[in-house]
Amino acid sequence: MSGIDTETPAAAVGRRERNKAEKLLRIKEAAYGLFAEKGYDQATVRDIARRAGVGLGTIFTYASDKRDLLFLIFNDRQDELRRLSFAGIPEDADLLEQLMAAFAPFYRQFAAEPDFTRYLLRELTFYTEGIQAPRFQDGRLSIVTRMRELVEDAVADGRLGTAEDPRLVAEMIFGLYQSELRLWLGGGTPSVEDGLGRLRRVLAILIDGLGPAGEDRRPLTKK
Amino acid sequence: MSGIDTETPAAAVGRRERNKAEKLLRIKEAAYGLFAEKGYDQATVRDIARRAGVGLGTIFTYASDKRDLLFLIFNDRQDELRRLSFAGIPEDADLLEQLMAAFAPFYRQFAAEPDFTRYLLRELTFYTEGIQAPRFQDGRLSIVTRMRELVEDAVADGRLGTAEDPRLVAEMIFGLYQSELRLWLGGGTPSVEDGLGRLRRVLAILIDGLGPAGEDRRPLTKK
DNA sequence: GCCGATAAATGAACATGTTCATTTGTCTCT
DNA sequence: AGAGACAAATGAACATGTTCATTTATCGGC
Repeated sequence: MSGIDTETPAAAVGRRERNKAEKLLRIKEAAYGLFAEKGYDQATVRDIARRAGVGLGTIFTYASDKRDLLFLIFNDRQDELRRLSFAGIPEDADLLEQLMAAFAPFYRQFAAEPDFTRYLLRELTFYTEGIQAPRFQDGRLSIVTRMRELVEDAVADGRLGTAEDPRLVAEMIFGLYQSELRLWLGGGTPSVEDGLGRLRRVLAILIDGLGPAGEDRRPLTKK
Repeated sequence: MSGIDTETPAAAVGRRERNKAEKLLRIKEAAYGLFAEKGYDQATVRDIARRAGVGLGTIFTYASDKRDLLFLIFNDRQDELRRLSFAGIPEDADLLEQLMAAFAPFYRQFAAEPDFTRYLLRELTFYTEGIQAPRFQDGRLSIVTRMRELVEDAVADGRLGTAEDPRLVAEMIFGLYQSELRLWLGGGTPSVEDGLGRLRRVLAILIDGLGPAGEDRRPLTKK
């Protein structure tokens, strides 16, 4: 064939790049489909390669291992999800309302595919290697950073009175969120309403504290 | 051989039971040794079987899968560790001091074998099947229950003024502990002092709360 | 002490993640 | 257009967790 291919914008980039992009897309779609249909453990890499129409070894030029396929898929929607989350945070509300607005989109997304999320959380613990690892670190980091900013802002304009390290507080918030997520997904079919209800109570307790008895709420603890 | 074996107390039980107990012990020792030497992923089940002096298939009559070996080992020391932890909780101290006393033995133990603990935490997430699973559920449950009792006692004798569900508070404490553990073990070589220091700050914040600005510490949140 | 029944042990066979030497395709320079 | 250089694709080969039909050991009853 000597046909000139200038009709698509994608033709601007070389054939090599385009092929790579197409293959990556096919692999991601095949992997997501099979993970959803059969579960992470049941879906074999050979299945995924066959459905994607590539050789077995090709998979491992796009993902460092099977686990990485999970992250490859998740990163795409996680970017979008983070954008949605951050965009939904109200400017002038209580910290609690801001946090709830930030976490709600995650709960909604996770409730739609609980199995997938369970695999993800399982494989995510102590994951530090692989092609996708840096983006993941970035993801977690950017959420914790956003939480820290919310705390800092709340302290700055007087809605919150803590003198604690905002970074530490942000990590507590994220830790409680993750812990709640695990409990929520640990049971049967998780309901968004129940999950967010519990998260709200937990975050409210964090903000209010447990406090000493009686009317005089002096800090119990020494600095 | 027609020798009569009545010298050991163990001879009271049948040969079958004794053989099983001995093999289980050998398997646990071999598995622990190899996990410690080569790491969980590197140690193969064949290695373990060889060192324990049993056939490959035999391993799987004592553990439902490789992961179960990890729990088999951990359960033994976890029982002892829980006893140590609970025994060390001072009767009449602040809740914070009680919690710190309860968690300290765990940190000390985990710092002694960080790799092993990392594997454990990694494999533990959403683990609901296998021979050892029920004991694990019991373990987590009994720790959370003890935390709940501590909270209830503190409220009952006026050291703490919260009206929140003690069970929920106990789960928050445990969640923060787990989150801290993950951060602590996530870095390089974890120091007990640093880990416990951060945990203390985190639990202090939980007890004090973040609170509104100024002197009047009224709850920000509605019930 | 012998015998059927039952539990335990075993390793060959299998399934599947991963590696890597080889092949195939694309690009660049002339 | 052709050649050489480089990147990408590939599947056979390997490593290792797991299953299971077969073999071996132990038990209770006679």
